[in-house]
Amino acid sequence: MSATTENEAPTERQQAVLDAVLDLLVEGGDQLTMTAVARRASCSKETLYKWFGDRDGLLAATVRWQASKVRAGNYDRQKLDAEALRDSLEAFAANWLKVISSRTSIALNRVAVSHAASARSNLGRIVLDNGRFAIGERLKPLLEAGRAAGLLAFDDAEEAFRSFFGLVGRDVQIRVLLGDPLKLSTAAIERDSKHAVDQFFTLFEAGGTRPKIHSL
Amino acid sequence: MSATTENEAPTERQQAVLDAVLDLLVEGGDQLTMTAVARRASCSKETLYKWFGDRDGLLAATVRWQASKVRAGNYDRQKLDAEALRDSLEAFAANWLKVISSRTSIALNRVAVSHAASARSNLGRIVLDNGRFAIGERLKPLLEAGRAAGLLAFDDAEEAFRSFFGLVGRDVQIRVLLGDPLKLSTAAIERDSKHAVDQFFTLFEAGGTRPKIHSL
DNA sequence: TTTGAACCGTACCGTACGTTACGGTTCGGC
DNA sequence: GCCGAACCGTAACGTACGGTACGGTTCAAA
Repeated sequence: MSATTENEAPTERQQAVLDAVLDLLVEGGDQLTMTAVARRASCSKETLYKWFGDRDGLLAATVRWQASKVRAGNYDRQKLDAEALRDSLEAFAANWLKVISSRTSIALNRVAVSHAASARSNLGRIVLDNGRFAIGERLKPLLEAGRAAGLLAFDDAEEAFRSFFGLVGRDVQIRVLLGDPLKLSTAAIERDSKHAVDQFFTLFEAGGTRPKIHSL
Repeated sequence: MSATTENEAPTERQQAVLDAVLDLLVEGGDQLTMTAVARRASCSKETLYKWFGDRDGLLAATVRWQASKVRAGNYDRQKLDAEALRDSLEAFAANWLKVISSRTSIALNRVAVSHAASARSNLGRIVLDNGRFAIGERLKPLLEAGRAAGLLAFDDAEEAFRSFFGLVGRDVQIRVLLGDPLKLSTAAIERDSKHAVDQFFTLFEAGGTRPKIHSL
């Protein structure tokens, strides 16, 4: 038995299995049966149970595997001027929008939400820790650096981040989770990210000389 | 057969059945079996199928029933000064936060998200239409009245509403859907609503003389 | 009083799926 | 070459649940 505890990294063969799970999940959440996974990954069900314990263990390993693929670099740079801060925030926003609107993320969030309804597994917490809270922990140091550099003004980095989160995500995540055929092109993500960062600066820029921005 | 088409209102007996569904749903999403509903509502399964067609029909009727209970009044008033606009926006925000953090709404959104994964029913669309889009259609007239009264400045009411939606909801909905034990007291909802409306005015107030607000 | 529609409770059926068991194959170590 | 571990493919098991059938009861209309 391996890959069931959250610390062990899956072997290459196990990664192939987890990618098969992701494929099936994207193709339709209800197609994810153990038999289908075994067939798609060309492995036996016995092996699945040996490696992952049970169905929930397989799902948890899949979530962690996807999270490890999506983790982007930390945007810590030496000189932080207004331009660099804006670029980093826009990069954060664009990356986040790209992730939450991807078919893989939608499928994983759906199964995690489903499991959260019956508290028999901790999939929801895993997704939260690798999504919402992970990006929070990566973004807050940047916000605090911006404050230290005299570019931003706020009392609580957590609250500032939550505002940023809301300005960027808006209604996107709930809409895609509920099946709204919302398509976010790369250009739209770029534009929405800039817009959100503009709004964020309007709310939190230190000094307050920047004119307000209303339209796209 | 009745209550299956979206226009017929459920009879009193049927409402009792739908309330039983809501109860079971809140107690744990996986407990919602047709047998459990029949037992809880003291009715026969045959009646359930006669009234609602199948399991999905029962769920759809439940969503519509809950939506009909939650619909609040429209905030259209004659004289719209800055104070009235602010009050109305805060009332909208507080009501929305209260709804999305309620156990009933969480449970219903979870089953709708689950169903959206396998496109065999339109629960997701029903929830979107009665939630996200319903509040949008109710709020946009208020925003446009505010603009007509010279209190707000924006190009697109839909975009302004989406910003409002993000500032109010932030990370609340995804967190509760994923099982985060986030508790929103009435006082917290009140405070967060005021804060969100403050931020909204900072972004969209016409004229722009208001000082920016950073802290809680 | 009769009758029939509506409904309750329960037994029943078919199926899907998680889980286990097992025979056969591959392959690295001795 | 031999052994055992790991693994594949498939069959089998148990159960949960959606959906149906049916006998018994209530009750209102004729």
